[in-house]
Amino acid sequence: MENDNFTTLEQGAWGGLLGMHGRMMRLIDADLQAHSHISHVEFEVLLRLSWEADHRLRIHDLAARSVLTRSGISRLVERLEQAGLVVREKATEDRRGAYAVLTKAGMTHFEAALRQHVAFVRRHFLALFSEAELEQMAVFWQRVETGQANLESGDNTRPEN
Amino acid sequence: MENDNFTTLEQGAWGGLLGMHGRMMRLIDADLQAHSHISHVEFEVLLRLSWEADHRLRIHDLAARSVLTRSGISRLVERLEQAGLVVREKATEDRRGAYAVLTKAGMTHFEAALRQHVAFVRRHFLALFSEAELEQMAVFWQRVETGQANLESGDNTRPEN
DNA sequence: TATATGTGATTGCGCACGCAACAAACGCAT
DNA sequence: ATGCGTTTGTTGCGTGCGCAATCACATATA
Repeated sequence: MENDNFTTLEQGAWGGLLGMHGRMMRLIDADLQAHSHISHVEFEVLLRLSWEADHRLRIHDLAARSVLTRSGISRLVERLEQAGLVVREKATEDRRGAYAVLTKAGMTHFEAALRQHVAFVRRHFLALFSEAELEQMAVFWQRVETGQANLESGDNTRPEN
Repeated sequence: MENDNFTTLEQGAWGGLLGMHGRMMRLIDADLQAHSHISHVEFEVLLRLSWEADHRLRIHDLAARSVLTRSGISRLVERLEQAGLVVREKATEDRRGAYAVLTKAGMTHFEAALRQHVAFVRRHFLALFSEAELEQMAVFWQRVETGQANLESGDNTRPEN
């Protein structure tokens, strides 16, 4: 009755993914903490801010793109503010809102963190794959995001749940 | 100077992986909570126990295979014990140690959770890929685990950090 | 045997986070 | 303008977890 459990193949793909992700996260957190004294989520927030032309983003937008909720982002921004990496600014066009804005010091700190982080991820993950393989991976994740199965993959019970 | 940042390709592969993993985790946690009233880590611990012939495992071994530390596992097992799904038993061969042992009720509860969970992961992830693709994924994660790069993938700076 | 050093599990403390309640402000209808 | 539902950010409370100290026991060395 192996219909009730993962097959070996599924174990390799899904279980392997979970295990690999867990190990990578531990490594990355440790590296980020050691070199830049920030967590992975904090790094990601700085990354999103650096992507903006004016280096500013609403708390709500940060939450929408991150793994955290608004309350989490609110407190995270508070920490970054205490560290001097960002400042809060009230939005003038919508007086409920607040922006998180990268400071000069924050940008400098982030750029160093980014260099180290990119090198780290390349060394421990990206360097292990060819360009074609990376391309294929991107296609995989895209497929999960859209929920669209590949061509003819047999038993596609339609997602209803 | 895109040497300092991820390329579009790397973004697709690595960033896509992170995003996909985050979304899947949220979905799985919600599903597991709704149907079985347990978290994903708790489920994983029950899974490891169910794999053992005698349905028992040392706290230390559970911690080694899970994402949690010993203290985390210790408290998690305490919760599962309060829920009646496992019991603690002191090890006789090493009187420092303690086993977590699946109860009958725990096994029953877990089997139902497993069926639901497997179906859920199949529907939202595994069903989107062909067998060959799942096979390849497994190979990918294996590669990351061993740190061995693929054949000729160019700029392999050796992991020293 | 006596002592030192190491290991397994638990626990006090602190931290990051989600949930839900809240206040402020928005937008829309009347 | 007034009222009402909605949205934004913050905050009190509870929870799950890591770190490090601790206890009980094991193993090694003398």
